[in-house]
Amino acid sequence: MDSFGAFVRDRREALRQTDRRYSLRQVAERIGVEPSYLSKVERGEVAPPSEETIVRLARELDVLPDVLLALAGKVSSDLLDTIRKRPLLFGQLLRELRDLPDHAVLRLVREVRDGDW
Amino acid sequence: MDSFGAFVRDRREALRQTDRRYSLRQVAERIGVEPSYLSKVERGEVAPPSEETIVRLARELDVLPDVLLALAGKVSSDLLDTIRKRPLLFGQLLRELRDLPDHAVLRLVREVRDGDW
DNA sequence: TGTATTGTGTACTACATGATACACGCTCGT
DNA sequence: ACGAGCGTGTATCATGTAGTACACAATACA
Repeated sequence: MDSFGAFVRDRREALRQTDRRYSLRQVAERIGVEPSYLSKVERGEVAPPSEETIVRLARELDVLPDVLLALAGKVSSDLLDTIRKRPLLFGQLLRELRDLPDHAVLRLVREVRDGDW
Repeated sequence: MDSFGAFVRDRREALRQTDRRYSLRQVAERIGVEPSYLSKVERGEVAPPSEETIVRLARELDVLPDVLLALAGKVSSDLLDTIRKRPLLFGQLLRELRDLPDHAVLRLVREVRDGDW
């Protein structure tokens, strides 16, 4: 269940092939955490870090923050804010969409994006 | 900013008009918290309770859990689960809908509910 | 009038989260 | 060969969350 740590380690080591600045220690320093902590995170010995730390890590490893947040099982705080502003409305919507297949939801996304809403 | 506590107190005292079993102490006992704690919650001296306690309180006061959860500024865990299952998809959707007016989102909800999705 | 019940103040607590601090032994490059 | 840099183990901590425990004064009521 620790896809997060494994993903981070893989990605970091991939970058390291061509750039020796991607050692665990140096990455830890650049994102502002202790090396021992990042070590534990990568091995899944501890839970994924906070949202802020995950975002800094994502930037450092040049991956989409959303991807890393998803692997960590976190819902990003801007989405939470979006829901909190209109909880009943978005609650209703999400429960309606919960059981629909991806393609149906995607169709909706495109419709909204392209349409004259 | 404590609409939660105020709402709970108002609702409880309304029920109490016709049923003396809605004293703070008795409600506290039925939902399984200390009276002093419920007192602090109602007066906004402390933050709203956990989701579980909020739901028990909602049942006791016969209001929709979603309403109380919304007043507490909490996003209910079943919605979080829904997003967590397909984070990129729902993330994209919510960001698309974030700035649309209520009626547009509602139209979407109805379209999905009534349509042949 | 007294006792049963009520709401509240003060003090404390258990547990989770998100880390830090530092020592240790290994390994890689010069 | 040896020192710089590496990853990791152990111990510890600060803050937040979600409450409990209990005494107390006011009130209601029979």
